Amino acid sequence: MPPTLEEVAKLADVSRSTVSRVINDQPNVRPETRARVWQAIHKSGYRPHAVARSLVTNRTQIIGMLIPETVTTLFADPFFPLLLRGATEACNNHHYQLMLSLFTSRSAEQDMYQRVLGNGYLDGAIVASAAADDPLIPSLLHDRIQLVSVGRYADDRVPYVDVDNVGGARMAVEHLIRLGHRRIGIITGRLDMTHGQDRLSGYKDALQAHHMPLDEDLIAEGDYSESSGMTAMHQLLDAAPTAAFVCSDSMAIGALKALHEVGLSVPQDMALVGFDNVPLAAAMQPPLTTIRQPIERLGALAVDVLISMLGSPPDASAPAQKIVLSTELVIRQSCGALQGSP
Amino acid sequence: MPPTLEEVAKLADVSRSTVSRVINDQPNVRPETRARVWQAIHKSGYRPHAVARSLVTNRTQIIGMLIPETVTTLFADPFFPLLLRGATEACNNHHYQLMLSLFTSRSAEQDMYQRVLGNGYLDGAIVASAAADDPLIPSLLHDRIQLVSVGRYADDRVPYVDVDNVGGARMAVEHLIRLGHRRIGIITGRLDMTHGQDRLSGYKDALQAHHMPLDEDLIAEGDYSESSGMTAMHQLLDAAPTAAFVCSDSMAIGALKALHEVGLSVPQDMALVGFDNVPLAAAMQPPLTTIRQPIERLGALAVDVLISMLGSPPDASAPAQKIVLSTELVIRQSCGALQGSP
DNA sequence: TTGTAAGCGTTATCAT
DNA sequence: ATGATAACGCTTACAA
Repeated sequence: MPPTLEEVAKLADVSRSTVSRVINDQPNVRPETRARVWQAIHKSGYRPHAVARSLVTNRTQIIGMLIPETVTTLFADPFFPLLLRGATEACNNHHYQLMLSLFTSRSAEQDMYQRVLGNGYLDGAIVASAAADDPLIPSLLHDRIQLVSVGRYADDRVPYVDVDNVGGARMAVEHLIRLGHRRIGIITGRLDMTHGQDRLSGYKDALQAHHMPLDEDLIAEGDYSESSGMTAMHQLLDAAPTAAFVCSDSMAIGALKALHEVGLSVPQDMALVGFDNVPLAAAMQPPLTTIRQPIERLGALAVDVLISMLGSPPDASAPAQKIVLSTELVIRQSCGALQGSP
Repeated sequence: MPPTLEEVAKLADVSRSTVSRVINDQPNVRPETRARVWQAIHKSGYRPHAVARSLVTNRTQIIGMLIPETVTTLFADPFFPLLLRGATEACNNHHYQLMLSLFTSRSAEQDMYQRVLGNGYLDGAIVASAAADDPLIPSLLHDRIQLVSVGRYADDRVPYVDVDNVGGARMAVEHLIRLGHRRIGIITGRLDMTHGQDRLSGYKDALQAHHMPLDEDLIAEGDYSESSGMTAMHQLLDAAPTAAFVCSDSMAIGALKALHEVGLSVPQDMALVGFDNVPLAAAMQPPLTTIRQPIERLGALAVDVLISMLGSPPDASAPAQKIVLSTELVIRQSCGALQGSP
């Protein structure tokens, strides 16, 4: 049995309250007493019991990372690992803990929700990559659980952190335009997720800004998976583009395979730009031009924002915080800009 | 304020105890009463307060996943994501939660330890990939915290789950031997980690089993990183091997680059076998022959073992459980076995 | 400055 | 079968 406050108190010959004050660095304790108490604490090896403390303070110092993992592919690329890394790092800094919840099905999600949300174990939650029709965020909102979404979320009450998908996509497409392309296709991501929608918007923005027509035949829908990239590229070929912006690197790999199949080469016959900058992108043949996102910072930021919210009253009618991090174009060989380079 | 037991009791016109019995599915409640209580529970939207419950049961249903992440590269490959996936999945099944702790430095580790271990928030812990000299496991042992190590651990009191690194390595090397190679080099992993040691053992075992001499010049030490693979391959070339077993796919990529640098081609001039089967392995040129490990199952198993331990008294003098999962050889082009294939 | 005592929301023991 | 009541280990008025 680990020592309790009571025992430390006895050891230092003071009351529980005094020990509590010392442990919590509160004022109004005579330095001499304080010293004596610290001695007793060390001697006994006392560690405050977090659960007991939580019961009275109504705070656990734990935040949940909720990941509705409907898309399995999302875990194959390094998005979540990096997000988790950033988030845990930030948690460490704030002396919070991170509770990880993945659910592969709606029923598992319900299950989880019942078990960990609204039962007092979490001070708040971060929701990563929820589809627009996922009931998770509405539920959290309804139960008044503090949350931050990773990825733009349409409901105005929901604070979020996101990367600039629109800007990134636009950058990618404008790069292709700059290289002289006039028929530029797009293989979109999942259009039921905001990042999928936003990247498509960026594509349209770029075309519009350069007074280029929007041809629906140049738009093929994918779901981020390699195989969907392959299918979409085959579809796109009918519209004879000279370049394509592919909304994820995984899909770009699929697209590349599709091109190989029909004997087209990159970037000569078709220029390609991806999105994500996964490690594989640099190792491909040809290396993939793509958009880099600051995912680790995104995870850390989500935690920072959430914790800052926990500090102030939840019902502040101030608008929800929205933070967007900028992305970066990484130029490699697949777009044809560096054809001379190795 | 969410409703408490007391309020539900009032609503159902029974005592707290009865409601508690109903919520916990205990016997000795008249069916009629039970029904009435359930009604009150639903009507009030009552959810048991996990923290209060934990205070008295002394169990949180939370287990910690502790990852001393000294090697940053470990997070770039999909080892941890898959491990986490398996672990969370198992947690879901057992109605446990997973608390994730990564620490990038010893001091962060200490910090974390003070904050989350031995303060009652964790029922047990899973330690992933601790270096042999990491103080984490000894500390846990000292504090009598139930733990399972992911990866073999020398101390006999520590239960672990692991993949068969020795067997996998042996399989890899024997495959090369079978293909006719007689001078086979090895690029090892970190030799301060058991998986690094074990893969080296497997290499030696294979040579011995085939009565082949052990040449120290054919052993180059790496640290799993791509760059170390490159360096190690350059070093190995002095000993003129015709094949090499590389203890991680990342290093195999580095090794491949090194070979390209000096104008050697794979598998013609040098056969290569990796370890891990990361997604990149299949996409390389040539595709990498490698050893597949069941990482997701490993994570799930760690949770299963830990939770089974939590059920029975901790001081059982029974030997610690040790489970080793077998690995699998994935044959692709880099070893030369499939030179005819595309 | 320090101590006393009343909770926090459960479970568990013991009567009834 | 059900209800009082005492823990669990802590924080926090309020008193002294």
